[in-house]
Amino acid sequence: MDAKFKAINDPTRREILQFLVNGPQNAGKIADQFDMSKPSISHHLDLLKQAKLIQAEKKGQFIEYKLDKSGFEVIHSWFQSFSKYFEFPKPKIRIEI
Amino acid sequence: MDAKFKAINDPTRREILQFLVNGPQNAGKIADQFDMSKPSISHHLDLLKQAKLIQAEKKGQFIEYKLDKSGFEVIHSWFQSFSKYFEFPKPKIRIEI
DNA sequence: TAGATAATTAAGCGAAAGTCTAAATTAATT
DNA sequence: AATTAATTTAGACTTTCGCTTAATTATCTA
Repeated sequence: MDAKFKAINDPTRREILQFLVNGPQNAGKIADQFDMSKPSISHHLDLLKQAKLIQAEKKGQFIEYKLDKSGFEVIHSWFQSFSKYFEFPKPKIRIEI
Repeated sequence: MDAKFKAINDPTRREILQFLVNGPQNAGKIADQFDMSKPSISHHLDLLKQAKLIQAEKKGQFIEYKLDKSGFEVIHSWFQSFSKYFEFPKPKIRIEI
């Protein structure tokens, strides 16, 4: 739990997560998005991985990263525990007649 | 944005939020829940207030704190931006016939 | 197998965060 | 007006965080 909140606390790590919404990418392509050294990005990726917010898969010379649903669900359920207190905007639904 | 993620990063502050789900409480009552000095709790309350996750209202000698919907909604919408990638458990609905 | 490429690990440093005690502020009580 | 209670502010200490450069591991290619 702590690891997840720690992970999403950093703005660079949040940007990495947003970037991965577009699909999996290898570490180098992720690093290219940021004006920051590769070791720093590597460290951020490690923290995100520990938090189970991303998954790593080695593909030859490259390591591909993608979002990990499991970690997001844990945060989501923490968040839901406040719904007793106030409702959040619901997704809109449409019913066909 | 940063202030909100920072606020929910700390375990004590998350416990404070959970405690306030049961309803508003004054600073002293909140502090009683924790094995920590009152100044420390006061500092945590301040950070939560800056993040607009709680609101403070002075009531005579006491200061009453309660959850602030506005801050939660901002975090919630950040969270929703990942729904492109994967669906989160939807609230169940029931349709009367 | 030598050399280049992808990525991580290691070491070190300055800034930020969390905690405490002590002092100050504000409000109610007598 | 003095006293007590509730809470915050101030200052100091220790730990954690995020960043950099340098070194290391693993893989690919000529």
